Amino acid sequence: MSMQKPTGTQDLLPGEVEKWQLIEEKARDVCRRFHYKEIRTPIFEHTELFVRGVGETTDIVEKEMYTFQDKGNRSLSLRPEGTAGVVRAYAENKLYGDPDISKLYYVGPMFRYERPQAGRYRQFHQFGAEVFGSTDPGLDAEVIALGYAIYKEIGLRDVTVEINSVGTPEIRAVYRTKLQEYLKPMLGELCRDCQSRYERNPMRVLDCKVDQHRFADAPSVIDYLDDEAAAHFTKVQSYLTAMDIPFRLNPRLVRGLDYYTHTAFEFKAAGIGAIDTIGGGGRYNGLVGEVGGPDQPGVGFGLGLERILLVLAAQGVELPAEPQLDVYLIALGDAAEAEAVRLAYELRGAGLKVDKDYTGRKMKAQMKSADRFAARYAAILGDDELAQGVITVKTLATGEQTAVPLGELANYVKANQ
RNA sequence: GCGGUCGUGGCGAAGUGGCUAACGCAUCGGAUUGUGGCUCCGACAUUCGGGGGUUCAAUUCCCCUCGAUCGCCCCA
Repeated sequence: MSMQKPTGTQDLLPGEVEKWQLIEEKARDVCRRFHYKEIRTPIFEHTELFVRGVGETTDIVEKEMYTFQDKGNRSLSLRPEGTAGVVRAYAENKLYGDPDISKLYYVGPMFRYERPQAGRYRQFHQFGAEVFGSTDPGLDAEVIALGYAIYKEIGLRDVTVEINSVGTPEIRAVYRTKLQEYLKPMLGELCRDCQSRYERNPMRVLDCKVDQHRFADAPSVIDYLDDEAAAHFTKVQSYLTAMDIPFRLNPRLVRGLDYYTHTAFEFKAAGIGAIDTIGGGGRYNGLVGEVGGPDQPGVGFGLGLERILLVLAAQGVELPAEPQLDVYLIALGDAAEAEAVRLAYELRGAGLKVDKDYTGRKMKAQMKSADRFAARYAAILGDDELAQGVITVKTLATGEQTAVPLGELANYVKANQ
């Protein structure tokens, strides 16, 4: 094997890429209805943006970034997630000057250096949305509803929403201390991962697959929320209920990015091996300020496109197949070939899906191609037809055949849709 | 970063320390002078991811390497 794609990347070939187009189309359509506008930001940014935005101690920044020096000795990184870049663009372009709040969406590749497995790649794709300029809990709910609506529009079944409130940084600091106090006595008995998580991110210990059963009486962040945070969280839930979006409270839900405040949520679905998260997000009221912008609140999510595709496949959801060819031109002889090249162009100009043979094979082989392409018509052009100014049109489904004047072919095909 | 499994033609998939590496699908050619889908006949891997080693002899055994895949950590 001479050249291979880098580990964790994929070639999306014809046949597969149509599914991506469809998913993106549907997601865009839902965003349009929710009045979100697309934003496109660079695929690489200054490394510092992610360090400050995503969090210095997160796994993403500590060990998963594709970081490189450019020729001007700047440290740049391929974006490992979408929010930081959008936040930067929002601040840099002073979108906060807009009298209305900014409702944005994006789609594109993200990069993380990790060992690939089912549903996880080094280059993967996210569809995300971010809203800036309001702390209204109605927006938290709208953003969750948007993600949920996208999954539904695409045809995913059994998507569940899990939500939690991680409060404010101050609340989290208090909670973190309480949690460590709670865990300390049993620290020696916990698994090795949990022992390291105890210092790094004690909230994650509660999520441990090995020791989870021990923490039934662990303190919950929700109990430490102040009145304002609690009220916010309550409202988010009541809005979701009003919209009839099924959600589950998960007081142990922790996200891997540092910037979340108040609402954190994940979309889950089965069917990707050991992984069940297909999207996640939350509110990030301090992030815009963190990357140098004004103190503007935000809330958003990211959906994993690969994971959507995987769950769709697991659920046996069939996406519409590629439409067939209208006409496949079969030319016999040099004169016919010349006319067929011209005719194909003419028919395409008339809006028809047309192709012809370019391998110079015999008629039988060309007919086989027409059949493989599921063409509605095979149009045969040889010396006889050329002499009479007609073309033999065969309806492949029925085998019927008729001579049509060359200039009438486009109309004939259109009239018999 | 760590661990399991795997790597044979365009695809799927047998196989054995030793003569010409099954089979299925696809493809191409023929039966059919200019007509597809069905049928029949024929063709299609000097080679078994790459490198090294053991051996008289390796696709088959060993080592390394690259890749795929699944899992851990973490996450989309």
